Amino acid sequence: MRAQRPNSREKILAAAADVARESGPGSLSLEAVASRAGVSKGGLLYNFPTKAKLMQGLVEGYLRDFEQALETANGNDGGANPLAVYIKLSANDCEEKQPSASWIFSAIAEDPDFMTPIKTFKQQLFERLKGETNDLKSLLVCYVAIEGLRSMNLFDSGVLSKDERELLVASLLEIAGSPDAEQASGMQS
Amino acid sequence: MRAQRPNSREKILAAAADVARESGPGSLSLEAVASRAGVSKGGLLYNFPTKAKLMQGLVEGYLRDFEQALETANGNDGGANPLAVYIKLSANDCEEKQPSASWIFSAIAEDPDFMTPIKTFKQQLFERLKGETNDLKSLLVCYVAIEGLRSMNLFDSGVLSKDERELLVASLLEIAGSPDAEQASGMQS
DNA sequence: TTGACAAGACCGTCCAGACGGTACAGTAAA
DNA sequence: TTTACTGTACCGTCTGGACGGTCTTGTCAA
Repeated sequence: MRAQRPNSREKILAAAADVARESGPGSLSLEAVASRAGVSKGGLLYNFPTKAKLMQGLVEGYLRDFEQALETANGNDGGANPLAVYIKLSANDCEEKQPSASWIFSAIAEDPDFMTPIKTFKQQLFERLKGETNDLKSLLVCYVAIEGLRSMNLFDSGVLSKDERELLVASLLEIAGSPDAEQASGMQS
Repeated sequence: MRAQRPNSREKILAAAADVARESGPGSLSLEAVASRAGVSKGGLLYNFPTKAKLMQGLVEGYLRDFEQALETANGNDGGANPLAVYIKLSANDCEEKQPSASWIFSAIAEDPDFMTPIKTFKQQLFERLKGETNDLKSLLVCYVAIEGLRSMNLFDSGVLSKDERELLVASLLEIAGSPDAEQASGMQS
């Protein structure tokens, strides 16, 4: 890969996310993104030759960031319960006021296939958690609950108060950590 | 032949849902819906004067059906645990192969405000469940988990196998069904 | 019973505008 | 000179929506 100015790419990606969040997922036009990023339409098309590539960039950046955050969180927590780490990380993500990934709706509207990388990522994550958690029931409940929390954040549904969210996370951590002794290295698949 | 006066509306609504599911949420055009419903574009515009009205019809129908299903389910179950009833009902919904409400993405793309009726509905539902459930922790976990299940169904993510789904639902019912057990320790076997 | 007529339900066509994308000439820095 | 853009002009396609016309049904006077 050539050494390019990463500045524009990132700015464009951020601008796209902003536009999607503020103007609605259906109003994500190239012109809007370009103007928001402080870049001409030609410049945008220079970085992302097509709208699909823009979306792909959004997805890849999201996945990259997520994976990285998860890795460092796991590293910081030593060999502790990976499910608990995932719960905490996700809860933190959902604590943000702005739905961080509402551009996803734009991507889906553009082409549902943009979801496949995210789907496989989640699948792998779930499989990994299955290998690292000894109680399937707890894992299922926690994983799906986190998925629910993420979805509620994405849809910006304000059903849960802050207290309730905290109580929920505490309960989930309890569920994740309660079965017998938490052992980090159980069976691997 | 009788003029299928109210019939057309339903047919159009169903066609819209089908088109959204099959052609992708971004390809929900009036022409596609009309042809799918076996109706001309003019006929469609007669029933729904604008695309926004179509979406509104979709939302209202969805909410109406949901409410009705919940009511009858609650009626059939006597005065039993409403949370358990909600869990069962939602699990059944998610058992369907086709994401029943993928038109939601179309609606969001069109205008995010279409979500507000759904949001307030969910809010009311949650408040009602809060009033009818004595253990807030169990309610939180179950409600969010169901939300997660719904979201996974909506995004058509095939992470959970059928067995896992069933195990999950059983676990949730277990959590929901301990009416007097305070301090959510109901997860252990 | 019949014929006229109004209203409702639906069809087919047309159009302005927006959008994604292309082409290309210019430019400033490294 | 090359790289990395900017800016403008433009094209083809698609879409929502308007509009006028058509067919069907119900009503009612004669």
